[in-house]
Amino acid sequence: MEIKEIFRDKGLRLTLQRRAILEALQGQGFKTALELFQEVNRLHPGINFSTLYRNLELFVQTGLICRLKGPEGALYGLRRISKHHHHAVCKMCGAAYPLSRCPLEDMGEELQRLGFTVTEHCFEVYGICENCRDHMEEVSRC
Amino acid sequence: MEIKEIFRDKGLRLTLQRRAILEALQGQGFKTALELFQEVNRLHPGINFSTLYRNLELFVQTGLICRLKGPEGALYGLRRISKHHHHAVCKMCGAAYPLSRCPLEDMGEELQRLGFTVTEHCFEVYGICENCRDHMEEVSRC
DNA sequence: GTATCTGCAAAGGGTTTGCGTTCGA
DNA sequence: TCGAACGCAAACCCTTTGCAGATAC
Repeated sequence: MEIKEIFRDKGLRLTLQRRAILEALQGQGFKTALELFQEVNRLHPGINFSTLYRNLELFVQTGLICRLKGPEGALYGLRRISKHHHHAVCKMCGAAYPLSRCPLEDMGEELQRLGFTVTEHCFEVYGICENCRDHMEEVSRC
Repeated sequence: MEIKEIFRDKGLRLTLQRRAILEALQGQGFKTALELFQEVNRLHPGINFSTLYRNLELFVQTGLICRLKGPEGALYGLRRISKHHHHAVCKMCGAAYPLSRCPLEDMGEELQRLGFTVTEHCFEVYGICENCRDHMEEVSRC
């Protein structure tokens, strides 16, 4: 079990709540804290928002999940790729497609010319994925 | 007067409060709502947060200013370039340097291959500008 | 004169924190 | 056993809203 080992290595406890949160994060979709709260509580009623937020923060720090700042708030999803990357996120189903390049790769020269030292950056793309677009067309045919 | 005309064209009134907010936005720095609130009230005591937020929203819609979602919250600054662009923002002084390219220009092919239709995107770079870095070095010499 | 805009006060959404209790290792 | 993690409640920050009065045009 990989998760179990990650937790043990860091001296973290694998509680019922943490299992439930990780379970709710399965799948390729990115979800809001509210969606995760509802999903987690469907599986294990009684889990608190504070527990959810504390653990999401922990999982981000641990590198288990990614947090995106979408147009309508934070989104959380499993981190499947260990190297630095960005996402194209579907606004309908939450699916996140990793992008192959980081825009900073191409902007080093321009930023250097400006004398600008980068400490942080964000790049995310939002829209409609192929599946959802096809489904929309089906619906609109009715 | 350019502003006056823009306002007249849209049927908007050029109130004392709006003048003060636009005045506080002068300069190349991007500022938080709180910083603008303080600046505006230094110039004209009594201006309310609701007035500030309502007008910032209005100015964004009108295209007079840009709103960025920085790591520590929203930032507002004059929109000097009418075409679509992104910024490198200094975390110390707020100065925003427009970047010459939009990363989406290079990603069209990849996104098309995914069948992904883009509706929104964000790209911002944060760090330290040349001036502030030089100043930091001075300070650290003491 | 009148629709637009303001200040006020209150509510809203999303997230965080302190504290006493519970539970995993 | 005992410190890490939990639930609860309350606070927090930033932003938005409804309304009655003020003001630009």
